[in-house]
Amino acid sequence: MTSIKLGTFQVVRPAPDGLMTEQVVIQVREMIQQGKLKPGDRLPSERELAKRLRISRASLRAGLRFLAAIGVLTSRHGSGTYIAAGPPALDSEPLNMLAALHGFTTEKMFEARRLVEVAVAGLAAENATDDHLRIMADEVAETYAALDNPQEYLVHDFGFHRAVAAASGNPILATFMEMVADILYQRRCKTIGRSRDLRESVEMHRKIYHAIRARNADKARAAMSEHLILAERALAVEEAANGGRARQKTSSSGASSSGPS
Amino acid sequence: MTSIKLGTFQVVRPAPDGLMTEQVVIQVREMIQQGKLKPGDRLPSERELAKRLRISRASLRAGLRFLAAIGVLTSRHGSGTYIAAGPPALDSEPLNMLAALHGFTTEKMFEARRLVEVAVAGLAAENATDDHLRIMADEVAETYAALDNPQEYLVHDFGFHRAVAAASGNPILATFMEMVADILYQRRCKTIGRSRDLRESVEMHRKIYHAIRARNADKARAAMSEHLILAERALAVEEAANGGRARQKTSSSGASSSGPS
DNA sequence: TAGAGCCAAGTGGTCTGACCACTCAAAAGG
DNA sequence: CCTTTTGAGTGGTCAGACCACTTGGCTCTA
Repeated sequence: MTSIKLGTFQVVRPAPDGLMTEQVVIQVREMIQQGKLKPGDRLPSERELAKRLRISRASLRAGLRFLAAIGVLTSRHGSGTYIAAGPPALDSEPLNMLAALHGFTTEKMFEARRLVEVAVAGLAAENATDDHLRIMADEVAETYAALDNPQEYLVHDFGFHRAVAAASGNPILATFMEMVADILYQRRCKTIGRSRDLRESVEMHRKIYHAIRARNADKARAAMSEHLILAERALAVEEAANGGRARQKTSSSGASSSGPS
Repeated sequence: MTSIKLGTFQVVRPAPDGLMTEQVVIQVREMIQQGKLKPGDRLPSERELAKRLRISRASLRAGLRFLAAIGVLTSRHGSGTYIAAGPPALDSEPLNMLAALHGFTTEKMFEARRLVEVAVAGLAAENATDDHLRIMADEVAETYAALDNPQEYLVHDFGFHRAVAAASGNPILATFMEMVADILYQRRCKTIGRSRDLRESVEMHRKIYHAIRARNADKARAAMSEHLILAERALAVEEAANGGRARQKTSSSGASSSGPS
């Protein structure tokens, strides 16, 4: 590996080894690992960066696009390119696409989510801070308040699960859980027409919350497991109710947070 | 959503709603979901596709790059662009980058892997087919044979874990496990200098294999848990032994399967 | 002075058309 | 028949230009 030195974005090596676009990814990653770029930071403009890396703007954009695709960067038209801020998260689009390619069933997705999130709930009971508990309590309250508004209900339903994941203290597990849950919620958004059992679901959230607050990992796991089994059943029932009317499409463009570009 | 119709790659709608690059992603995804593109298939050439989608080749490439980044496509220089074949898999690069950005510790990664893979081992005991069992047995044998070759040892070590994941019957969990495990193996590749306990590790593989073959889920889970705890300890010891000599860098280019572009 | 509206510089997004590097199968050679 | 060569086709890169959008400072007004 011919050594690369960049003093304030200045690259020394004018000899590109492999693909140009790959170089961009490597350089940006190194900048991140060296602490020169932190979440929320703005990168130099494309024309500027292209000059400094001695490559064309097109190739630079190719590299940036790769980084944007995997969620490391977000480009804002007319403003600039920024390192992704906020909590660690992987875009659910890759998993979504994989599901389309290999025909993952909703059942398998729920199985995966259940196994992971049960473990997450256990960790949360052990590691949750007061802040985490407060956020969870807030989400439970908001969910109760949205019992007559399915769409908003779903938002806070998901919010609660994310809060539990965050409380687990393990960002990797939390990230994965959110990935799977996000897809499941996208699907449910289309089927949550006239669903009973909303109240039952949020009361299970309360039960989970109490178990976590009581630091009872076993109880938290059991409650989460029960909750997800019921949730899976609910989704199945709703999909069956909607019958062949609603499309099976997993897609729908603007659903997820960070789009393609 | 202005409806899109494509008869054999022929697009009707000449009015692009949002970003062009996003359109590419949507169109390709729809082709996949409609079964017009299957794993291994080759896409029309870029110049061709660009004409049919009524966009410039540059924009098309941007979209294809996004799909390549998330592992749906692979482009082969001089040959063509293909839908990713083989078993479902997510590139570990996104998680790798996320780790660099948010400073995921090896400990947290192992925790995540352990919780997931223990569940996977349990599922494998319930669902493994004879083929899966055979592959696992083969990997165990190969690992024994490579006891004096650390690098090859690692390959088959990983191979065994992948076989277990495949046997679980849940591709989502398997994919996630491979993602985390891949990063861990990348790190270990650099530290597995002179490590004892290689024999002990592979013998635990055998133990896990026997538990799965005996359809004993509890035993499989327990064995996997024990194995991973020991593996974590081994990695920690090796890293400590190498001290400040070996770089902490998570990078190293050609390690993973599918590179950036 | 405080506010609303305008405007220009800078940014990412797209287009064009050209060239390079590579692959692969068909054609030429042994 | 097998090997070698070659060329058409492919993805990768480049250059320069324009478009669409954001932003912050400016002017003009109340």
